[in-house]
Amino acid sequence: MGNSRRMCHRASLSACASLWRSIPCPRSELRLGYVLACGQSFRWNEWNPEYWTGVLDGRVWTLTQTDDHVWYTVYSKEEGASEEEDGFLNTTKRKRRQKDAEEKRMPCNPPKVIKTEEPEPEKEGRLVGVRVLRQDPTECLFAFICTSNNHISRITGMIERACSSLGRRLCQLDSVVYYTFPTLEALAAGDTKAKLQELGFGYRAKFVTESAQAILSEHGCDWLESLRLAPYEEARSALCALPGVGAKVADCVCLMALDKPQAVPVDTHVWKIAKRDYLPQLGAGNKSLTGRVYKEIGDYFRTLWGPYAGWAQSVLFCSELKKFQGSADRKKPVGKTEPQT
DNA sequence: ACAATACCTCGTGT
DNA sequence: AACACGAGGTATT
Repeated sequence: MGNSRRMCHRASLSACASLWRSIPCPRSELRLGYVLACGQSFRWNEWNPEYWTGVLDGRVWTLTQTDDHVWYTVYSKEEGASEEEDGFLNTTKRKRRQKDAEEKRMPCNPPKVIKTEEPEPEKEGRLVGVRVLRQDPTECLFAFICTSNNHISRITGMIERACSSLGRRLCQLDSVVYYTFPTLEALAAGDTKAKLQELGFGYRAKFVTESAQAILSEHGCDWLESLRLAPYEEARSALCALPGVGAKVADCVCLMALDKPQAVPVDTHVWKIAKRDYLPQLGAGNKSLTGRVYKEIGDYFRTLWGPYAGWAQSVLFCSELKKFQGSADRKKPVGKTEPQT
């Protein structure tokens, strides 16, 4: 096929300075490692230390940061890659889209938005720089449908395989091939359920395809994005009507894709923390995480932390996850791969 | 409303 | 080497 010049992950600001642009943003406002590798999204990888690469708005990006700037670079699509909808975008629209992507859709909240409150987790002095991503609603919804009764390492693999199988190829950097996240149409296709099952989705394959089909047939392809303008409770209950979407997944999508900073996803980690540190009475009688308890925890954090409770929850979760992963790392034996002769 | 169970899969740990 | 266990839950009884 076409002359595919081999591209590499860019991992140096100084080597090709003209390829990089920056946004003023101190580390105290945003730490890429906390935001991109704490279970909010599953498709960013730190292939080189401090350089994070992922797909955003149909392009491959690498991000890094210095003390007071976030730096980004965008890779061109490889020759011969199908241009799909780009075909009918005129130049103006295309430029606007590019500008929009670069300036407004960086994977962080506008740093100033969140200055108002001083939630408790921030006072503890650790995990400064956790932010909530503003993700694409489709990717966010279907990624989190995959998280139920699952663990992160498997979730990551599932999503990666789904993108390879159902997404559009963008380019290859070193040995890594990048794809877009599958469209609603691709997820709703007739043979998708079987494909996903082969890719190890288990019973979630059914949730994915049926949710995609329900959205397209009952609402339309722009519906998810339109929920950004709906009130929190309305968006939440609408999402909960989809197969495979319960309170927790709905709150994840509300918080991380639909501009609902008051949404507080209560997962096992947050539930554990809530019982241990905030609402010990919930632990008595080993009650399970019922709908009532779920709401009680969310309401408690909302009164404690105000309208950005969801962000504070992300800080909690990130801290718990770091601890969890840290202890797992310590337990992992080092260097037992090859017995020596 | 609440509790109990099954559910795909696949590291780990026993 | 077989087997149980649980992982950022949800749907069904």
